[in-house]
Order: sequence, then C-alpha cells, then structure tokens
Amino acid sequence: MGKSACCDKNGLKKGPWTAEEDQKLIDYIQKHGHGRWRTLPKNAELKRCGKSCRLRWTNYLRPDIKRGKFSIEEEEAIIQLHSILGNKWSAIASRLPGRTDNEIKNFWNTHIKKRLLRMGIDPVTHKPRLDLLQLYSVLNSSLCNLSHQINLSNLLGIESILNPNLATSLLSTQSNSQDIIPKNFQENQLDSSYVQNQFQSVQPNQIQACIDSSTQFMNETQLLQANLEQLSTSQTNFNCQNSLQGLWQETGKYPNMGESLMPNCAYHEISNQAMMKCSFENLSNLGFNSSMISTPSSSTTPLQSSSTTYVNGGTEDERDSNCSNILMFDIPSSLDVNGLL
DNA sequence: AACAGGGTCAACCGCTGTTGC
DNA sequence: GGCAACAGCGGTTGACCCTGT
Repeated sequence: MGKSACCDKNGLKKGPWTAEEDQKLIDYIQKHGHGRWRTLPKNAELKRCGKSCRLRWTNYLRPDIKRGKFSIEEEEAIIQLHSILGNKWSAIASRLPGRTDNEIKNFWNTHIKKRLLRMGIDPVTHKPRLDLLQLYSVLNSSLCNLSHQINLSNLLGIESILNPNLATSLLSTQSNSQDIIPKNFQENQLDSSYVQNQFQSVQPNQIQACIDSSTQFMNETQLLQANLEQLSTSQTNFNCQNSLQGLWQETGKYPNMGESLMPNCAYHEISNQAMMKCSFENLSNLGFNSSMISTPSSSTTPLQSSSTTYVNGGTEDERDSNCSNILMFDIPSSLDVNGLL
C-alpha cells in the first residue's frame, strides 16, 4: 500500500553508505548548505534519494553529533523526557544536544526499555506494570478473605518508616471490605497452599474491587515518593535539570509522579516499585509461595545504612545494581527493624 | 572451528504535516 | 479548498558483531 519507496525509482542506491559517498555529501553541504534534499543528490553527484541523504546527514555526518555511549545523566534525562513526551524522539533529541532522534530511539529500545521491564516498570506508562499490579490486587483480594488471620499492619511493615498515610489508607480500604485487623503477627503465619486455594477462588467482582483499591494504593505511593525524597540526603545534579524544568514549565506536566514532587532528575518511579517490593517481600515473610510472588529483585539485600542512592556506575549490570540500591530503603539504626518485620 | 542466538544500530519504509501554487 | 512536492517523524528491518555452546 502507499507510494513506492523513493529509492526504487531511477535505480538509486540503497544500503550502507561508503566513505566516498559520505565525503561527497559532506563536501556538498559544506559548500552549499543543507536543505532542498530532493535536488541535493543530483547536484552532489550521489546516486541516492534525497531522503537517504538527509538521514545520513542528520543521523551520522552532522559535525555536532556526539558519538559514544550515553552517560547516566543522559539516560536519566531520556527516561524523564520520555515519561513526559512519550515516543516523540525528535522532541527528546532536541533537548539532548548532540544526540539524534534515531540514536535515542535505538538506545531506548535496546537498553532502557529492557531495563525498565526488568525492574517491573511499564516503559510506556512509566508506572509499575499492570500485570504486577493486578497480581498485587488479586493477592490483596485473597488477603481480604483471609483478613481474620492476617495482621495487615505487619504486612505494611514499612508504614511507620515511610508514610503512615499509606498504611492508614490501605487499612481503611481493608476495613471497608469488612476486614478485621488482628492483633499479633505470630498468629498470622499463612499456609501457602491455603492462600493458593483462596487465590483460585477469587471472583471477578472481587478483582475489580481490589483493582480500585490498588488505584488508591498508587495514589498513596506518590505521597510515599515525597517522603523518599526527604530521606535522600544527596541530590543528584544533572545537566538536564534546567532543560527539564523548562519543559515542565512549558507543558505544565510533571512526569506522572504527582504534583507534590519537586522536579529533578532522580528516577522517581523507582519508589512505586520499591513499594511493591516491600509489599511483596512482606508477603513472602507471611509465608506466600515465592513462585506466586514475583518481586522485581528477588534478592534480600540487607538494609543499607547510608542514604546516598546515586552511584555513577559504568556497566549495564552496575546500572541495574544501582537501581537495586535505589530500591533499598534507608532505615535509621535506632529503629528496631526486626520488630517491624 | 562452526554454528546459533541475541544485541546493536544504521538505514529504510510508510505515513503525516507543512508549504507553495 | 485542492493538489502536489517536500520535509520530517516513528516504526521496522536486516546486516553485522559478539558471546556461548
């Protein structure tokens, strides 16, 4: 369908450019400037279509192109810009000097997208993946049925550390479902096979009800993120910050984190996942079969004493590891963690 | 050494938006 | 307003490279 490719006409060349072709194009553009791409190939004695010449110039030959690996700052900027602009690669590229839309698009598809997926974040919405949320909802629903045996305040063990509102809200959600908050954690160890049976018996209307409560849960995580911000003692100073702030002012839109957040380039979405991780790990502590509970990072890294989260790692693995570090909550040593968990 | 599988990225394709007549 | 030419964008492809077996 549609018109035929321009290069099909007149036996124009396709495929990789040779050094000779590159030189011809560079020489011509240096002499005459770019533009009028349609007539450029003929004038430059190139057997290419204008489109191909434009692409070669803008994506590869342009003198102001910055080549090489993306820095962490650039990566953070891309993630943030993508959360605002979506797949508007040219708009994103215009805010990253020296990078082309094609380069950013490729980098997104080959690196960032996969990393976000690994972290349980939907690369389209920049929120925790719906399937994980639904899993949480279903588990939550199962917990509704089992509420006589579950100490939900223990389930939300991080509440007192991070955001009492979150737990309070969830608890009230639970009590709206006629839940009763039991008294003591020792009584509440779950038999995983029993939970699995409950899991299978969940009705669609129960699932919907709990998806609704999960929506509230997500809203509350935004408050949680604000608290996490306060916990962080080191603010990362990214080059993109001014650019992003300008963009936020232009669009009036913050990167889906909730208006209460201060704009900076820290990866706020982490907090959503961190919340899920905590919830899942607490579920694990309650005896859920690990095969039922997929945590973004299954390791049980010890709680960190430092609250600095930004590490300028180099390799892919290191960056993943850094993300994992960000997920770790900072627990003051004065707190009795064992008591909370 | 040979092969398979996966990752990367330059280049292409098809579509849409803009401009000029 | 309608049309054609052109520029630009985002999605996709395929050649190449690397790594593991």
